[in-house]
Amino acid sequence: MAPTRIPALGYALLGMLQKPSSGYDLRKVFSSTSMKSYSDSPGAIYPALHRLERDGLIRGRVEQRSGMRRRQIFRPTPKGVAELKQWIALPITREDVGSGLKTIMLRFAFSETVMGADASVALLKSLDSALTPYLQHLREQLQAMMSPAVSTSARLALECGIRSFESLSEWTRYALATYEKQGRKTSGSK
Amino acid sequence: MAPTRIPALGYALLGMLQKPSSGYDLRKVFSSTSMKSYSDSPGAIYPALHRLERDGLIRGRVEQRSGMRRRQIFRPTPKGVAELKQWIALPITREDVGSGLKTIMLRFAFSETVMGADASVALLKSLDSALTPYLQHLREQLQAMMSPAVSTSARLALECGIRSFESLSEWTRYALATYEKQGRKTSGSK
DNA sequence: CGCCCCATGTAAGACGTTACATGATTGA
DNA sequence: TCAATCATGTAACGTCTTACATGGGGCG
Repeated sequence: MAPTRIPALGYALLGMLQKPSSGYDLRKVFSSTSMKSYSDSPGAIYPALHRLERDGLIRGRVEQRSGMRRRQIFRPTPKGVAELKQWIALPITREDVGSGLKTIMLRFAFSETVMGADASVALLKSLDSALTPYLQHLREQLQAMMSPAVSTSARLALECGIRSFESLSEWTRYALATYEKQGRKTSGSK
Repeated sequence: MAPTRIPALGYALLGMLQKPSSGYDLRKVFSSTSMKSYSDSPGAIYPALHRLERDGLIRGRVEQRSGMRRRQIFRPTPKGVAELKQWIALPITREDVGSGLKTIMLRFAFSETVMGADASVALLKSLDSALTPYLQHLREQLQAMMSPAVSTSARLALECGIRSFESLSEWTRYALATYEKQGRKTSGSK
């Protein structure tokens, strides 16, 4: 109910609950897949789930089958789904790109199941437009670092960042092409 | 003096203080360069500096030139330099790679000025060895995601990660080649 | 019976975010 | 003189980390 701002972990949980799960299930996903960047510790997960429930974004139901330990299965409420959609569809800014791709990729990963392929395509385009000026900014910085006063390793580190964003830019084109191919085969919805 | 664990921001500050600066200087660097991922807010920087000073890793001197506002210039103590070196030289593990390149690249960026080119090369090799098994792990996950039950966007998101690490792997080779070229021209120290 | 995995929780402490506060100096 | 920038700080708040705690159930 409270309009508290939701941290990244909250959205990650909300998104994963598209498939109803217990806190323990979610922890396992975080610790076993490439989502290790999110905490799999109970001290983070369980309070986060309770906050989401308090805010009316998810609801938990205790499951008590015989021969089964007590577990609480959470699933998103309509309000939770709406919040998730709104978060996914946010336009991507230069700042988002600078302060970590993790969140952006999480939004993209969820986009298709939550909102459909059109939203995924829109996100890709939004990302691509944010990427171009950011890359230019990085290249300008590199120019400024070409002085011999700057160590080779510092310059190389920046070059690493540039390459990584160039690779990301290529990926967006690849991803868009993938959707285009798919769109021709299935319905070109809307 | 206290053996408190130092957060990433602390090391970032410690490293930048290779060039003695005030808190305000550091804030400007964080807000104007590609290090925006670190907080440029006074509520983060100043307490962090005071913690480092309390632990004896840096020392501040108040500068009071006429026609100048009062500013406090910090510089690392020998103990601070030792701590920084130790942090930079830590071997890179699979876990480090999984939980964000940011820290690793920061260590690399500092490595040359703090410890010399040999340390930079060692870091690159360490990174490369950690990268190979991690990439394999990601590729295995991709195989598992090839089922049609998984959305295209989720799969593409993982592919993005894989590509980014492949690009990183290429960069390590490029960086090593750069140092090799440099080594032939200058002293091949050690 | 003892041990390990399932499953959930809590408490203490550290850190970052946001917002506010203070003063001195430069420039219009 | 008024505004903007320089430069430092502090207080409240929320969240994450680390560590500990609890209990049921399967298994040897």
